[in-house]
Amino acid sequence: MGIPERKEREKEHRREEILNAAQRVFFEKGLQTATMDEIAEAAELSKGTLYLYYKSKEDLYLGVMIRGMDILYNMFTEATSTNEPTIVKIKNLGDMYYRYFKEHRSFFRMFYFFQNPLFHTQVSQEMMGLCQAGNQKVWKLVIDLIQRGIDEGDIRPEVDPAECAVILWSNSNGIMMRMDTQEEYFKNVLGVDLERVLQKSMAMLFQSMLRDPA
Amino acid sequence: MGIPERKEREKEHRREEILNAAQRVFFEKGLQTATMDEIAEAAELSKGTLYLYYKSKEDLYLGVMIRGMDILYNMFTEATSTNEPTIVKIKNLGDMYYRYFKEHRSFFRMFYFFQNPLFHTQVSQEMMGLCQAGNQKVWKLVIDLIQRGIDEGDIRPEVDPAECAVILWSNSNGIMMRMDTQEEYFKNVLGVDLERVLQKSMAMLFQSMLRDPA
DNA sequence: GTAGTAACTGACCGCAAGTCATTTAATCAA
DNA sequence: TTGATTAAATGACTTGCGGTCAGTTACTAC
Repeated sequence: MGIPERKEREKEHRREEILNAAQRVFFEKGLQTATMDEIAEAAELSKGTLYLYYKSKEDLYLGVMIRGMDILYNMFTEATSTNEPTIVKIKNLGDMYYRYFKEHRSFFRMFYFFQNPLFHTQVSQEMMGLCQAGNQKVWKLVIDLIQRGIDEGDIRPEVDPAECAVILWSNSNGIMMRMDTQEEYFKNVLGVDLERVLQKSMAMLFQSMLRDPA
Repeated sequence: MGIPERKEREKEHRREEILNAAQRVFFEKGLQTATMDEIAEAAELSKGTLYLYYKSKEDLYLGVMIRGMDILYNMFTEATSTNEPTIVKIKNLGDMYYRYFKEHRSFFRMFYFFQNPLFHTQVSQEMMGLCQAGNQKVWKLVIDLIQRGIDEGDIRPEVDPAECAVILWSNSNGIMMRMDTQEEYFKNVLGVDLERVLQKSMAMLFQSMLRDPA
């Protein structure tokens, strides 16, 4: 009985094709400006068909965003599978997030919307669950690594690894969001180079977490 | 000839009344969900009239947001007009921003949208200019205070005041945004109390900036 | 009282999200 | 092979909202 299996595969394939089309359109136009008709045309399907696979435009958007989360997770995994000391790996994570910001800007921007409280109301429970799962995987990776840094004695033992992860992430994310939207403004009006700010602030935070100043 | 002056006052008054109505509706519904018809009804005017005073829904939104900036600026001014030492005032600014977050949550949320890069394209040049002016006033206040802290010798002289301001702001803003949307999630899944995280991270950053550990 | 002007109105337009009756294609049973 | 059944896909249609503008009302000046 290979037919139901084949059908299942084809359905999955179509879901992916729709996501490919959506990704192209969303990257070019953003959530607000992109239209379902455009995505349908890019997918060479009718608009109605899109709704057989995704409940709403926002769900489709989250589907693309989850791809972005997976890419980030894979980059983080790569950054931490070297033979370097744990403390260096933690530093690598920070650098890798910045690389993600530079190389996958469109995905990075999608994370904005996830932070908008009103966005959440327009999204299905299922997609929301998938997002949180993807999110959690990344957090766990970072927190576990910091815990290891504590166990190995490089990081001060009174540091809470989850709190530490949140601090590092909030700081770098906050600065990168500014880079994305207002880099020129900060340069011209305040005379601030945000890339330097990112480096400095991360160094300051690392400093406070390390046992020995290095 | 008091008639043109009176007309001008009435026009200004109407602008304010429209803003009052828009504020009520935007606070309740958010930018996306609120409709111009709702705002018109709240203002007891027809929809067309709104467009005689504001160019678009987004412009009206920014008009409300500027009120929020003014409130923040006044709170910051208040926090820095005490007789305490400069270094304490800087700390007060951080506390005041958190108070703003707690007491003026709806205004705080409006700042989100300003960070959305695609939002900017839908907004008139005039409003944008007003926003940047309001924004700049706040930055100037913070940066000047940090400069004073350097001059008085409490803050390490190699610190760049503008960079320092950006770091403090990015960090606290990033954490408060998380508080706003995902406080429960962080508590339950990661076991992290974001209020503690805010306090700790600010303490860490202050520490790195001070000449003497205090 | 009337001409002229500024303020205001709401029916209307265009566009886009989402729906659903209908059509098309694939599978199966006889 | 063919007719019945089910699944997949379609696109015309509904609904709702941002924005417009021809027409109305209210006020001012002469």
